[in-house]
Amino acid sequence: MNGKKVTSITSKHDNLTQWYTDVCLKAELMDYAQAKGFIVYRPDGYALWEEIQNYLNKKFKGYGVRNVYLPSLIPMSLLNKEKEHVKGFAPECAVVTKGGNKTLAEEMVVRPTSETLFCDHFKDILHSYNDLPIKYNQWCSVVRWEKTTRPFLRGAEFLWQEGHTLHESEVEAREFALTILRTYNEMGRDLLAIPFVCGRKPASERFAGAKDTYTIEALMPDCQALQCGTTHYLGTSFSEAYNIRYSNKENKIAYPHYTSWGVSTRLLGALIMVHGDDEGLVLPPYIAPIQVTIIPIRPDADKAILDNCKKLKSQLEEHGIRVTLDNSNKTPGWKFAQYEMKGIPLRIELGPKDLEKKQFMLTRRFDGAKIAISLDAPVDAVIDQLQEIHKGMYNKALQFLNEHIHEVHSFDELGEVITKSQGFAKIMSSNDPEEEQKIKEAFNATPRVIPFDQSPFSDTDPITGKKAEDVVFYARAY
RNA sequence: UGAGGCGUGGUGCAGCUUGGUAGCACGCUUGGUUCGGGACCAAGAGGUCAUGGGUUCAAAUCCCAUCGCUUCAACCA
Repeated sequence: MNGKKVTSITSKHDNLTQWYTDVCLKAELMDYAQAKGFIVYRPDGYALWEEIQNYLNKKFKGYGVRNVYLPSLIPMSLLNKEKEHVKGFAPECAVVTKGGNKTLAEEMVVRPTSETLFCDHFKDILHSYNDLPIKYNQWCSVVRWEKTTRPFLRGAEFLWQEGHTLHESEVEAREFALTILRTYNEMGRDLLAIPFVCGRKPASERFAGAKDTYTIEALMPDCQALQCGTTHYLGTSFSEAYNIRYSNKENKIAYPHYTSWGVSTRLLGALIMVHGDDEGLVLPPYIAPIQVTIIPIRPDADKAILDNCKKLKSQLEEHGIRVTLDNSNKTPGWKFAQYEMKGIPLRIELGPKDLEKKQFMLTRRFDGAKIAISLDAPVDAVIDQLQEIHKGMYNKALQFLNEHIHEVHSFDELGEVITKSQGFAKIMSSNDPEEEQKIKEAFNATPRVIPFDQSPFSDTDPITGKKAEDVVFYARAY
């Protein structure tokens, strides 16, 4: 330490917002672009998105979902057909009014979501019940003209996947929307090491035009909730509005049941927030594009040092572990700090002292633990450590979540949880719109989720005095 | 949309009050010495000071306008 740090970041505890921005920039995940609200996804950031894509593509294909790509522009008249939907999205649409230097006869909207385009296509390709179900997904970007933007968490343009499916029955459609939600939840558990609260959205928070919206909600370190993914059962209203019809088994005209679902690069925001620390990014092992970095110490002292590093690298690679070897002439200290900033889960050091003992040093980014490993059997040790770290990170996040869910029995108790940033306030609710409004005005909190795991603890809503319908989680949200 | 902060080599900043034609640190390049927690020496490259207009013999500096970025509050993945 001599005050010549290449980079330095704000403390996470002192100022979460500044810390977050610092990490995004300095871990080289993104950069700001010229246009307001737009960002450059840099290789280390995009690689995280690619890991998410790999994970989900595999799962989706297992469900018979096929990838497609539809245009990025939507004619205004097409968007306007489903009135609830357009009402929800119109305020944040970017609109193209000119083509070349000619004013367009009809304005085009840059897609904020693609239900309308899918509908327009579905009406052409669906004829018979034999064509169902139709399960499509597209990886693309969407544009929403946000006023206030933050890297990954809220941008004018973001990357996502949007799935669109048609089914014969409501039961099948809802089932499928829930299957996808479960898949998102498992991705949190197995890839991102982020625990989610799974459930339904209350009516006021549903997707524009949806009959039901299912959600995965995460809790950030400042105790604000972050909606990380949603799946929607849209009923037949889109089918009817866009005239998607087919002949059923009885040779009658029928409208298919529609689902749509998506996760976005916002997940990267969650990943950074949940796991990061004052040294920078901390990546869970299975999403980390680089899982292990090998740093030779004094490679000039003995040729065997570098040879062993190279051997180690290929041994690990043979077992599918993602490894880099940094033999640049930066000093070890610089490399340590750099790879900590970038969140790489494991660091291997190998120098003269290790060579003597036929070992190498393994350091865990997650908790700083340092272990000496024999050069005779490196692979199992590394695999074990990756697994250990993943478990450790998930459990830590889970513990944080569980410690920040508070059962409340009155308006004031709810307010206390919210205003003191204690997390989710769990209340027995009658789902009354006026009650929601009152809470929102008083505490700036909204009902985030009606969890699937209900376990009611009272029969009445303590605020309205009416019969309680659901356990509802309130929180402030991003 | 409301309130603040900021625009000067790649990055972070100083210079502006009191106008005289741009400087520091880090980074980058080359060579050498180094290497177990952000190394050092030497020599280099790199900026029409966000944009437009105005005042002036002279503007990074003063005046007007515009644009952008960013932070905090209200809405959406």
